[in-house]
This record gives sequence, C-alpha cells and structure tokens, in this order.
Amino acid sequence: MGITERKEREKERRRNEIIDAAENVFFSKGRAVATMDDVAEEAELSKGTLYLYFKNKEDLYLAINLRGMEILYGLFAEAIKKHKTGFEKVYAIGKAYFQFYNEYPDYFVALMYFESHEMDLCNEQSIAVKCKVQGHDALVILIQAIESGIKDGSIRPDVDAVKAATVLWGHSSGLIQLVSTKGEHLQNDHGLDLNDLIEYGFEMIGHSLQIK
Amino acid sequence: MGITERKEREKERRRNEIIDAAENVFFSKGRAVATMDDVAEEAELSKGTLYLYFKNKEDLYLAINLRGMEILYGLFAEAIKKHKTGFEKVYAIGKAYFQFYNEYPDYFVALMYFESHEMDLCNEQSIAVKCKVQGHDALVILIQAIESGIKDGSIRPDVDAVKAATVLWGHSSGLIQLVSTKGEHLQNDHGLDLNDLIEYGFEMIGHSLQIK
DNA sequence: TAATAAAATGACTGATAGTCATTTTATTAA
DNA sequence: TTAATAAAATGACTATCAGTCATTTTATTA
Repeated sequence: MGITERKEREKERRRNEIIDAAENVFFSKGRAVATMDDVAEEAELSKGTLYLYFKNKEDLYLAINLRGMEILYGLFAEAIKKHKTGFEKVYAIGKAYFQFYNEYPDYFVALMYFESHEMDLCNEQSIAVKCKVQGHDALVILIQAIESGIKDGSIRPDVDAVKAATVLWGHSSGLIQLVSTKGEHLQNDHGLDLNDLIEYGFEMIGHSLQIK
Repeated sequence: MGITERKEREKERRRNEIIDAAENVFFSKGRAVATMDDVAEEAELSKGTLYLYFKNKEDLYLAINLRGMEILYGLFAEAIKKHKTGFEKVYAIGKAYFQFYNEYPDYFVALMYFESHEMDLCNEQSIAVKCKVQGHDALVILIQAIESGIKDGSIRPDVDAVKAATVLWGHSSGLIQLVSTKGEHLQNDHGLDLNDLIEYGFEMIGHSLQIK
C-alpha cells in the first residue's frame, strides 16, 4: 500500500510549503504585523487550510523557530568537532551562537520569542514541546563540552557543568538579545562596537571558567 | 492663576489613576490577554478617555514599565550606598536586580517586554524614550561602580567599565529572564534550584571581574 | 461509475484596538 | 445669573484579524 505513504509525504510537503510561506511573510513583516491571510496568500492556499496543518498562528511561528533551532543545534555540533580542549569547545559554542544571530537574524528573533514567553507544554505532541526538546539537546552539547573541559584540565574542576551551562545559556542569550534590540542605541549613545561587545562578553565568561 | 496648576495636578492624578487601573488589569490577566475595555472598566472611565492620556495600549504598558524602572533605579542607588569597595557595589547591584525580580515580578515582566522589543524612539516625548533614559541612568550607576572598583583595586584594572557594565546588564537580564520563563522546566528536568542558579551566575560574573 | 474518504475552501463570527462626532462639565465674560 | 467658550469625557462605531465550520472539490476505492 504505497498510496498511504505517498499521501503522508505529500502532507509533509504541504506542511513545509506552508512554513516556507510563513517564513517569507513573518520574516519580512514581523510576527506581530503579519496576518494569517498574508501567509495563506503567499502559500496560495485558503486560510482554513493553514489551520488543518497548524493549531494557530503561534504554532506556525514555533514551527519556524524549530527549523532555526535545528540549524543552531547543527552549528553547535560542528563547533565542538573542530576543537580539542573542553574550554575551546565551550568558546566555539558561544561563537556559533553569535554566528547564528548574524547569519540567521530572523531565526534568532524567533528563538528569542520562544525563550522569552511562557509556553503551554502540556500537549506532548505540540511544537512547543519539540522546541523545548531541541533546546535541551543543544544544552546537552554545552554541558558535555564543559565536562570534557573539566576532565582535560582546561576548565576549573570546581565548576558545576549543568549549572554553568545553564548560566552560560542565559548570559549569552541576554547579551545577544541586548545587541539585537538595543544595538543601535549602544552604538550611537555609548560608542560601542557590537562585535567587540559580544567578544568582550565571551571573554568575561571565559575568565570565569578558567583556573585563576 | 492657580486654576491652571490645579487642572495640571488633576490631569496628572487622572493619568496615574489610569496607570493604577492598568496595573491591576495587566498584572492579573497578562499584557496580551488584558483589553483596553478591561482597563477602562477598572478605571471607571470610558475607553475613549484612556486614549486622551495614552497614545495606545503599548504606551500605557510602557508607563507601567517606567514605574518599575524607577523602582529598580532606586534599588540600585540604595545598593551602592551600603558597600565600600567597587566590586561589592557591583555585586550588590546584581543582587538588587534579582531582588527586583523577586519583589516585583510583574514589573520585571514589563521590563523584559521593553528590553526584548524594538521601540520607536523617534518621538522625543514618548514614554519609550523616558524608559530608555531611565535604563541609561541605571546603567550609569553600574558603570560608576565598576570604575570605582578599578580605582580601589577590587576590580581588574584592564576592565573596560562601559563595555563590562553593558555586558553585565545583558548577562543578568538573560539569566533572570531564563529563570523567569523556563524556571519550572529547569527545576523539574534538571533538578536545579533557581536561587542557587542565579547566585552561581553572579559568582561567575564576579570571577571575571576580579584579579586572577 | 457510484460511493466514500480526504483535502481544501472562504464566508462568517467574535473579539478588540483605536476613532470621532457628540455630550457633559468646568471656566470665563458679560 | 446667564451666555459663551473651552476642556474633558463619552460610547457607538469602524477596521482588522484570528480562528471556525458548513460546503465544495479532489482523490481513492469498490
């Protein structure tokens, strides 16, 4: 019975086409301004059809975010492969996060939306839960990098890997978010160079992990 | 002509009554769910009147945030008074920020809204600009604390006060925001104690400022 | 070819932000 | 005291948009 499978594939393709259209609309207009009618028109489908594939507007936006988080996870996985010591791996993950912001600013905005809003995580199959899992997987990469750094002596032995990884995640997100939303102000009113500022932030984090 | 002045006072009082009502409504229902009709009813005014005092819903929410930021500024000002060395002052500011989150969680949510959204800062008289100024003033306290720490030797002399203060601001906001929105998940899935996590984050920041 | 199932449609509803012509209240001048 | 004027407040109204659902179209099976 190949028809069922083909139908499944077609359904998945249609789903992805809707996300493609949604990216075009949400990324150009912004999440708040973009309407579901816009997405429907871009997808060349009726609005009702969108709701056959996604529960609501937020769900669709989270589907976009999930794509971004998969990219981010890939960047993290790449980053740790290229470096020897645990400390270098951690630093590379930080760099990868900033690279993600620079190369995929729209996905970054979607990620910040996910990070800064409480999500209903009751429905196990929901996209929000998939985002949570993807975020957890990314964090595990960071935790393991810290653990390997403790083992190889490049990171202080008294560091708590889980706590430190969580703190690093919060710190990095906050700093990049600050640059993202208030960057212009920081440049104009404080004369700060944004890349320089991020680099400085990573160095500060680095200091706190290394042996005194 | 005392009437003009009395009218001015009454206008200001009415304005504050509206913000009071808005706080009750926004804080209990949440910014997204609360409606302007709700606020009007709570204020015992018609909806049209709200728009005589505030440009739109966001403006009203930013007026709430401005109140919160004034409180935060006060906490920062208190914090630096109580401590001798610059390093201690910086640490106390961090603690004050966390205290703000704990004692005024609703104001903190409002602040995160302001911090994580791009604002139109063109209109010089807008509340958004007032928030920006208030935020800048708070940052200046932090910058000066770092500078005093460099002078008194409690902070590394090679630290750039402006950069470090900005980074610290981003780091702290990000970490507390993470605890705020994903705290439950961090407790349940990672077995983390939230107060402990924040403390750990501050210690890491502390490490990066002190002499090796 | 008819019956059935799956997919898509788009007109419709309800909710709500923001507007504006009108009314009410307060102040000033005659 | 009263009429004229200004200031403040009103609430019905409009425009917009998320989400629904009865109906139609398309594909599959018997």
